[in-house]
Amino acid sequence: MTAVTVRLPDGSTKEFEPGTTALEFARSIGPRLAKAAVAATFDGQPVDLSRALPDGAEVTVVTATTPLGREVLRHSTAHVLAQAVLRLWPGAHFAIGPVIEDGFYYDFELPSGAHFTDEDLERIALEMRAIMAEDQPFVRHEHSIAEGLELFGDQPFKREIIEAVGAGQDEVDAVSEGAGEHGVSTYWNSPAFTDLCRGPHVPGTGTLGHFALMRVAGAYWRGDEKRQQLQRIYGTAWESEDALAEHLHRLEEAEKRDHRKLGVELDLFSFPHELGGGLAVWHPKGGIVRKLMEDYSRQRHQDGGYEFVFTPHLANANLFETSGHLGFYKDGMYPPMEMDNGTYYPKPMNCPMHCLIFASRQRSYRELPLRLFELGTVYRYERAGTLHGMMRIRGFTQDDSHIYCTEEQLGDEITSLLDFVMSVLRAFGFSEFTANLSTKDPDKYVGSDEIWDKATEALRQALERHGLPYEIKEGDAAFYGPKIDIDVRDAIGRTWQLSTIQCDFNHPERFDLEYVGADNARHRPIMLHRALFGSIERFFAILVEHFAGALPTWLAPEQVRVLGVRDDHQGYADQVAHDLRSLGIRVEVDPATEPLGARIRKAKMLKIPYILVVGDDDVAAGTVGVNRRGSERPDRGVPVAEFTTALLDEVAERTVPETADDAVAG
RNA sequence: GCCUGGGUAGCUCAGUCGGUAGAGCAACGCACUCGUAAUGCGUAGGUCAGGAGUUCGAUUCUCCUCCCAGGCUCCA
Repeated sequence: MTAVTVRLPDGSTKEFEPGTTALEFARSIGPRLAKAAVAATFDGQPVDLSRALPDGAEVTVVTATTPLGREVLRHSTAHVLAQAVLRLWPGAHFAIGPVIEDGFYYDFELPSGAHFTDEDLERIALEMRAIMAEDQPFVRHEHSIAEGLELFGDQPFKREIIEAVGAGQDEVDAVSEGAGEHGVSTYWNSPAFTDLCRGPHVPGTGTLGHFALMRVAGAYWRGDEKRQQLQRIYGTAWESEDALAEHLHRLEEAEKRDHRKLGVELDLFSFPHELGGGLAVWHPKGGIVRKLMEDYSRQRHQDGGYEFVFTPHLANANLFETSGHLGFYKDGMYPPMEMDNGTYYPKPMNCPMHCLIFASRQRSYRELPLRLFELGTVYRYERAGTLHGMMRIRGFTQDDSHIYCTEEQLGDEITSLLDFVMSVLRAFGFSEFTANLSTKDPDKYVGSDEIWDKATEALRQALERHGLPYEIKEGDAAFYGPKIDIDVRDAIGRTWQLSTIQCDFNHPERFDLEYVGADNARHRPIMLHRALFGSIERFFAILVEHFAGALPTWLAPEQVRVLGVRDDHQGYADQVAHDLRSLGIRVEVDPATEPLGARIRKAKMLKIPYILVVGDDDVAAGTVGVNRRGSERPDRGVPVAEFTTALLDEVAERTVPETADDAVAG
């Protein structure tokens, strides 16, 4: 037989005897590479290390520290999890076990409807370690579909996956699970355990070990609420004990930023039981932040040519019949109230009422675009299990704007809207944005194809002009028009969907909105929905988490705290505070009833941007000691005027602090 | 809504194999008067989420309800 020739990533070629495996290939490059290898790729396709090199392919070795390598580790660990569960619960059925961000899960159905408990996790982890100690090989086999069905005769979920392919259904899941049109692939670990899988896997279970089982959860089979609920176990796995520890540490850090925790610690808001689920009260410290957010928002809207409107919290059912909300979203609305002259609902959206304002008199093209803005509080019945602090709540306030414009104005209006939205988000400290453009669902839409195309193109151009990276989500638009959603990236890399700009061809129709054009004829306006923060509550929560509670000075509930070193500095401390307060600074004085160190600590824990310490030297010289949030050491002897000027400047500029952990940890 | 785990002082938690509870921090009072992340002593604070049942007796066991956490589903 002739030798096989493969290409290396650096472009060079190498010859091997036929049948040489990827692992032997790695060894030929270096023993350390071979040791670190968990899989390989042939022409970009991930494969097991035991695969023979194909002639002419480009071959790379996948190590555990790469994203693909971690996927292999996690996927292999998921198999061991399944094996352990099947050992501990004979007769259990196993479903799917994919890799997810930072980990994996596996879904099971336990015999006689049993459920996993938290204690079970420990037993399962122990069993997994035993399997890893046995260093079982992952041996790949290929079967026909019929053989696959036979092999998994007592595993209904595996059979369903295979049958889905056999029936010619387009099943992305099935492919990643190892079932394809040409047959199925399996991995055999031991006589007692074979799993359906595409692979690749590490050579043996002994390669694994740096994992943790995180939690148990219920999950619907195929993600379908109407189908049976399976028992899911989430886990994470890494290439080393250090990497695992780091991951767990990152989770802890994220927990410290949790707005619900910080909401209590910083006295921002609460969810009193007496109020009911999903309903919040804002405490004074959260309240001032909200007021500042709203003040800024109102100012920007005023500057941006918006007009302010106000609408009630309730409306007659007829209004929501007209708008279509009762038809489409009744389940998400609060139940109705019967009153003497009709049925009333708490409003789930502001748009119907804004349409009434538009329709209140005859409109001229000269008035367009008409931009209506309201901080409108809405109520939505969110299902109990979906509530999440301020992020997902039943009563919340939208910074809601509806813009009525002509078809010709659509392009410019969308572009300026996008400018406006991003500029406001930047002021709150976000700098990384991505967008999604959702296009027509061909099976469900209203309006002409022509207007859809035109609007979609206007949205796309606005994104292009802005240089905003975006993805197109085909068919993801609501039935009434295409939309842009804007995601921001926060300080620890999470993305949040915030703003949305939606075209609406339906509401103007339903409310029979018209304007008189320059041609003296009546025309239908186009309506744009635009939420910027989305929900004030949710945006506030995201801000708190983004800054880990250390809000920028302009937003901080308490901007400055003045501490006298001794009692007899109280007069001077009061004077400094009084002067700052008269300039609009939010400042408090903490009297010397406790040692200075204790009072510093208290102020630091509240993440107050500036702590001013004043003692004998300061009284004599008219200075303050400035202890700035995030700085290593205090700055002694700063003239009051100097501090004040810099502070006022920082507030006026809305300077955003560094959000890295080390900057806000203090 | 579904699955798992929870609910004990304002917060974080311990405890009660069934005999109505405890710590640290916070709060309040007194003393201390201090130069950059915890001064000392004392006081007060609980329908042990709510309701029903079993029991001589329930915070503890059982059931129901509410709420919270993590998921699933949903999110105009």
